[in-house]
Amino acid sequence: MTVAEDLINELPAVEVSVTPLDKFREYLQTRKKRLTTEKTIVLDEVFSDHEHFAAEEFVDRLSQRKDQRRVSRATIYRVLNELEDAGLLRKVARTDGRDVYEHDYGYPQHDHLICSKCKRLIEFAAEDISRIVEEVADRHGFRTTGHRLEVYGLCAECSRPPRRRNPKLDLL
Amino acid sequence: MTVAEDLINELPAVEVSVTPLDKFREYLQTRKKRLTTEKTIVLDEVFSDHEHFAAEEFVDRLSQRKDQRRVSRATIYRVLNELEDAGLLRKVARTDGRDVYEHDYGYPQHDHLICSKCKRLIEFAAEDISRIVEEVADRHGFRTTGHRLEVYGLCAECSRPPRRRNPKLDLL
DNA sequence: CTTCGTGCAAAACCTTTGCATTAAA
DNA sequence: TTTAATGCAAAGGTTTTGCACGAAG
Repeated sequence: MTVAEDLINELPAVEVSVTPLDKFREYLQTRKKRLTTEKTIVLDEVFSDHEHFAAEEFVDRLSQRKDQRRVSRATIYRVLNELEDAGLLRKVARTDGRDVYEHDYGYPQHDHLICSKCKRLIEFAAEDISRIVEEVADRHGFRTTGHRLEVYGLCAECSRPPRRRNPKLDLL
Repeated sequence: MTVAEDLINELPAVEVSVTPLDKFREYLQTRKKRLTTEKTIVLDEVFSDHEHFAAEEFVDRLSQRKDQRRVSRATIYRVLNELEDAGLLRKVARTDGRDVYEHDYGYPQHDHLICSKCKRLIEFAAEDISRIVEEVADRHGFRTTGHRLEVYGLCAECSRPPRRRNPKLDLL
């Protein structure tokens, strides 16, 4: 085994130094698309923090600005589509009539528990699910590119009964 | 084992004689809602055949009619929501910006393979998935009411390479 | 310079709603 | 006769698009 192979085997299955920006650049280059200021602003905003978000939240945040970092609604939607295409984002749900995105870079496959009451999204990793999905797909000659599993119900907090003060009342 | 128990074990887990109309009637009565001609027309159309459909398809089909069986767009949407509420329909996906419904009565839990090319929906039953979902939910103190699993990719037909005539060309 | 991207405003869509009218129960 | 339901048209909301202008390669 060479030193290089040895190194590769030691590393976790994540490409350490390739940032979202790097990946986006690569995507853009292969399509003769350009890396503009606006795209950079949206990218920064997307990967600065927000786990889950809807396009309109970015519109609120970015298209109101008075300074040089303003981006229009149309461009936000266009860039978001590009980022999805580039594999940096994916749609995970639809809440209140809006598509909800999440980061899809360097993330292991995972799915969501969606609380019907507080709308919270709880992530969980389930390799078992992916395995079963592949088995089923194989059986149908279906070539998968990915999946989305949404589990509906009430989160722990929202399903906890109120009135913890007087335990006896819980019997009613 | 009694004769009754024996019979139950033989029967499939479906309530045989309760029709969608019966179930809808029951739902309506408990809410002081009315069973109108329009609701009946939509119900008939929904359960006459169509496995998967979007609301707009029904609009095309029902709101164009010149006879007595015409139903307006608004009513179609309202009835569809009622049927979902009543547990007779459920949304299973979103295609081309439209919510896709399917029958949800007497059906065992199942999920879908969705072909990105031809948009076909292929159903599959996977008890394993439901089991894993419950395990995960339990671990998070999450109380589930259901789930939706969409698997994306290409169906057998759409992923079959074209040009079967000249096998040698396939090597290109 | 040439081509791609941005902003704006308007359009497209699906879905919901207010209101006057009609029809169940 | 009381109250819910329908149809219409319009509104609501998100997402997309045509076009003229501006910027990147």
